[in-house]
Amino acid sequence: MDGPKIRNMQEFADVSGISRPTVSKYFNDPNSVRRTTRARIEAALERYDYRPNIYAMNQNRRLTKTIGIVVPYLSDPFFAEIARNIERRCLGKGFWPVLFSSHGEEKLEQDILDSLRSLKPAGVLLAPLGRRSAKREIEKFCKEVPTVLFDSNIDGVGEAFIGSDNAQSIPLIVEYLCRTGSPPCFFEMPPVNPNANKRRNAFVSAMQRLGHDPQVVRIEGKTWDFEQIGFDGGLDVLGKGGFATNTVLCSNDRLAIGLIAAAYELRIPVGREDASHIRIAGHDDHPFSRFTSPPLTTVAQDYAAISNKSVEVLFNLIEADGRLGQREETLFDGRLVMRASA
Amino acid sequence: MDGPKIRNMQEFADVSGISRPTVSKYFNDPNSVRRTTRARIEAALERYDYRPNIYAMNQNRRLTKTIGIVVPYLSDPFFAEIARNIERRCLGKGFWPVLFSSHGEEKLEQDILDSLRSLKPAGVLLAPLGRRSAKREIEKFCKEVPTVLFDSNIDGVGEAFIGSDNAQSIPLIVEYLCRTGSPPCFFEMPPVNPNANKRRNAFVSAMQRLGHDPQVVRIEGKTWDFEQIGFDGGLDVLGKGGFATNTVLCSNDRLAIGLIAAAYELRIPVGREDASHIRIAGHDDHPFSRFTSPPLTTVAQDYAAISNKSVEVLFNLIEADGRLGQREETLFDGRLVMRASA
DNA sequence: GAAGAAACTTATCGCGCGTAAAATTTCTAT
DNA sequence: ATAGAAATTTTACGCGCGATAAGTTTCTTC
Repeated sequence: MDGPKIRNMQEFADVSGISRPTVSKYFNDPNSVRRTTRARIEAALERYDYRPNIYAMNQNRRLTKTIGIVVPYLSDPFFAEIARNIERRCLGKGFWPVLFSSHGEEKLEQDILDSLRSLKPAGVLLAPLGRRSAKREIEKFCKEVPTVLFDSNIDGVGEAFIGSDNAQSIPLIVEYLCRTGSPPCFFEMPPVNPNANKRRNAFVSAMQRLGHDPQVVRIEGKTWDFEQIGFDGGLDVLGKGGFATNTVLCSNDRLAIGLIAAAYELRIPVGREDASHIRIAGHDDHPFSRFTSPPLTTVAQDYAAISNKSVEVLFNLIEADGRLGQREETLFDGRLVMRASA
Repeated sequence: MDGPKIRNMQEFADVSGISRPTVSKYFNDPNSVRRTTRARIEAALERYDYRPNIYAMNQNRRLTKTIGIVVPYLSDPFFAEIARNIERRCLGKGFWPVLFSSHGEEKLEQDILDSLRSLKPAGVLLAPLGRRSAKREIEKFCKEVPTVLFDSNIDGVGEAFIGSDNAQSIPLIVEYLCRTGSPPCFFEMPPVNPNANKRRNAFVSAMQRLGHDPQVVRIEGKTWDFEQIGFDGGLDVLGKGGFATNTVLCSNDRLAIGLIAAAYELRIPVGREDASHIRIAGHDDHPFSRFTSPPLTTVAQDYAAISNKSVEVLFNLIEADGRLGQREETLFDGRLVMRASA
């Protein structure tokens, strides 16, 4: 770290004794040059701290080394954790992850896609908000930029989808609940994304298969403040005579967290220990669900598997020049997490 | 949206009937051109969807329109919410916010600062991890890039700091707790940032001022999994005879959430309603703290004020060419939030 | 040690835009 | 109407790098 400041790649090439095109090659892939020249370049790098101008690089490269990550709602630690995983893997492969959150707003999602077009990313990992209205725009985007969907599927859109298998996870917890007590009813809000619908349908068919009458309780709510919606809806339902049975399966953990808070407010005990208590279960194994009172029984989504596989498929896609042979869907199984709430 | 595709600014200038330098001026600031020419450009923009190449723009501009946002731990909804606020304000001013999370790791924080150097941002909003070891590096960074610190202060570093006034908020809740029941003891973990220390010191002096003996209980924990640390530590302390008094003030809400879960596990009732119960209070008004059982009494940090002021100061800094006259510290008051836990 | 392959150097172009200076047009105020 | 200010156009250059082609050096292989 001494000597005069290096202003551009030519100057750095001069002080390292290597020609500029070779230095350029090195920065695009250190293994593409001979070992001895690589050593000379890296020796120079230790004396002069030069870094190529990323804007000049990206202007001329066909493809940048940027990976766009779009999640629907970053204040939900579930997505924050997945984003963290994905970021780490991208960095490990020498790419630049750039994280965006739609914050539950379709307009923002649209703006993000527009921004991403300008960024000319090598690929995009997109967990869409999932309302149907945006389908056409997202489809158009996916045709321009190599994109892998995760968490929330849109049929036929994007080159691949990675998520959880609601058709496996919901029957899993339904059967558990039926075996350990009264059959559950299903507590849901209007679907902000397709998973919610799939979960309800999976609930209905699982209950029918087990010979029970599927009861669905839907509450109001249009935002992504799921805890608040679960709380308000819970106060309402529990105040008006409660659920059909003493077991409630919520369409996700955040709703369940709100429902538990509502039950507490109304002095209705929650848990599996006493038959007079109401049992509450969720879905996702949200980072906070082990700290509710009582801790929440739920089905864990395999965070790590979903994020790993998403990145893996995206990089296959990038290496295949942006087009896979056919659309690939990968669904991971949920894992039953038995805690005290149900 | 018709006509041939526009490939660059020259082509767009041609079809809009304006010279390229003027078009360039328009994109840098639409108000810098005459209203009539602005109208002509925007008319052309509706027919041909052209957008300037951001890489070419940023390569030549002295300053980009990028704003870096760095938070220590994005899986904490507290920071996710602040980031959301900041992003929105930056977008409103025509800048590009780019969000980074250190994920609690100093090495990652360092890498992020290096990346930010390459991005040549107009300014950076940085909530540092706060361990002393990184001080020198951050100080160096702040001298190169206009930076405003928030949430966690580092004395003398950066052009400004915006955060909460622990010296106001802690006495506030201490006095409330003393007036409504037995004086609190303080539940803390080893400080991952300066706020933790400030809060403990504020607790000690507030208690002394009120004529009580300040009891501090410190538990182990080096990560950012505060809930888990609070839970494990809570099990340990409560299992070994409990706290000195029946009132516990936690150094932050996430720790309190873990402690409440530990109390539940041990069948120790929590709340203010019965003198035999343990009272638990937190600090921050974390997004989830209203959904604990019982809901958490705490001191709210003014999210909105902190993020608004941070952005405001940063833009002042940018307009002042990166240097303010002197370092500016803004501390916002906390607001007592009385819920059922204490 | 010779021949061929692989890696490097030299020279040159292009990318899409910012920026500056000078010449020209358009606006504003009296 | 006219002078002066303000905005725009013209012209020209520069930014830092990717990419390519042709010539040169270095390595590999037998």
